[in-house]
Amino acid sequence: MPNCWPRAIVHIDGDCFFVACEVAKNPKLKGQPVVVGADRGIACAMSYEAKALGVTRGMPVGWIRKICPNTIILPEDPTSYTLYSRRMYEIVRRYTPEVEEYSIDECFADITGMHRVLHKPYIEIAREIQQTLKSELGLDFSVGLSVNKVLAKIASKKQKPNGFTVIDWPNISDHLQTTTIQSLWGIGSQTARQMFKLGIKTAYDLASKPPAEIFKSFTKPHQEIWHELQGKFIFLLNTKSQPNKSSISKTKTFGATSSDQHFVYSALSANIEGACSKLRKSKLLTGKVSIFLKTQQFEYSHLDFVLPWPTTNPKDILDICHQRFAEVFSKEKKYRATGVTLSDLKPINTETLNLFGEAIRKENNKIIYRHVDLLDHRFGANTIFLASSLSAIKYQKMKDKTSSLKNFLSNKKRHLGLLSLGRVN
DNA sequence: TCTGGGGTCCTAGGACCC
DNA sequence: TCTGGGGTCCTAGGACCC
Repeated sequence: MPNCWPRAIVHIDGDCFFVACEVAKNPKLKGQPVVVGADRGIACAMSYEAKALGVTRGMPVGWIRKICPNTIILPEDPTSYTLYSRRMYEIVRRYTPEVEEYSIDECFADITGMHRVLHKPYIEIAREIQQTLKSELGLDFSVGLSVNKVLAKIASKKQKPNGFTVIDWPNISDHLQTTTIQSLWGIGSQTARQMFKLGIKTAYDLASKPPAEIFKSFTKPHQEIWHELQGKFIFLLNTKSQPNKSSISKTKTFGATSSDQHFVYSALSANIEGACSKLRKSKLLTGKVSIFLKTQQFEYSHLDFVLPWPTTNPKDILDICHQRFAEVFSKEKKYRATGVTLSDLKPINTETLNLFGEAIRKENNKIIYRHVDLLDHRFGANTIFLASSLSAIKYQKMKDKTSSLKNFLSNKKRHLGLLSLGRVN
């Protein structure tokens, strides 16, 4: 008998993860149409009951309220989801050290060879992982077992929720025939359209193309998918528990569009402060900044710049934004969102100091921000912020109050006096 | 009439993911 | 009814160098 398992890769995928966490926290929600995303204004997760009523991912909450008024719409609770997520990884790691934390609700596990260690076949190991997750976390996971990541991902999608699917050598092609091309991991709408034109409608159609045609028509990512559909193991697992980040971003959509330069700038300022706070939490410095404004029509204007020195201080970034804001802002336009992405990140201890005077100034700022972070940790985000972020933060607090009185009442956050650390632009 | 040929590094932007 | 937020990777093309 040929070796059916050159590799044994498990894909584990939380079913409606955010909603499942909410139900685990509050069992009364079980069996009800529940949507998470009240704070973002769109559905980012929904229960099967809500799906059955026609709620889809990305649907605006206003719309959901209209078409299915009985739906329970909750704000996100990232802290809880992260805790459940960590417990999920911890459980999976009991079965193998080779675990890739792919996203908050998904992971890959390479259990190759573990049948000898655990004295049971791969299928039983995968089943046991699923059962342990269910019994210890109270959450459903769909599990797929196959010989590489692409096929394991296809497997876990086959039956949901609480599915368990094995794709081993002999039945690869059967499964590919019932997998549409647009549902393949790594094939988006653009590529799916291109493949349709070539007569490729299923994963099986793609896998059946001769290599010469694949190399002529497609670039590396799709060639690799093609190889994996043949059963080859191409995509390695990234098993670092804390992968190095290459960027940190923060964006926020306003409640209503605005042409007010002060308001738009202050929204940007608040995002920059938020991104810098994340930066300090990760003990990183940024060297490059990219900001954008997004208009009502979803057009973007970008401004990118390199910082004179690596920093975690929002003021260093805002000084440049303030000088150059006119390059991206137009009074004629209405804006709906701003955002910032920090890149060229390096660990904080490799900071090189420029001039002696500069070093001293930065030391002072470090002390200030150490205390800002402590206060934020104690009293919640935005306890202290730059005066330039004031309008946006005031606006956000007002929106929070009016959108959910209940939330507001339960919000016992103490607001301290504002500390002005910069100019009001 | 014809304007080398590489290599490397960087960046903008597209595509995709959850 | 009206469209979120946070990421990664790849490619093409320009700049620069020998």
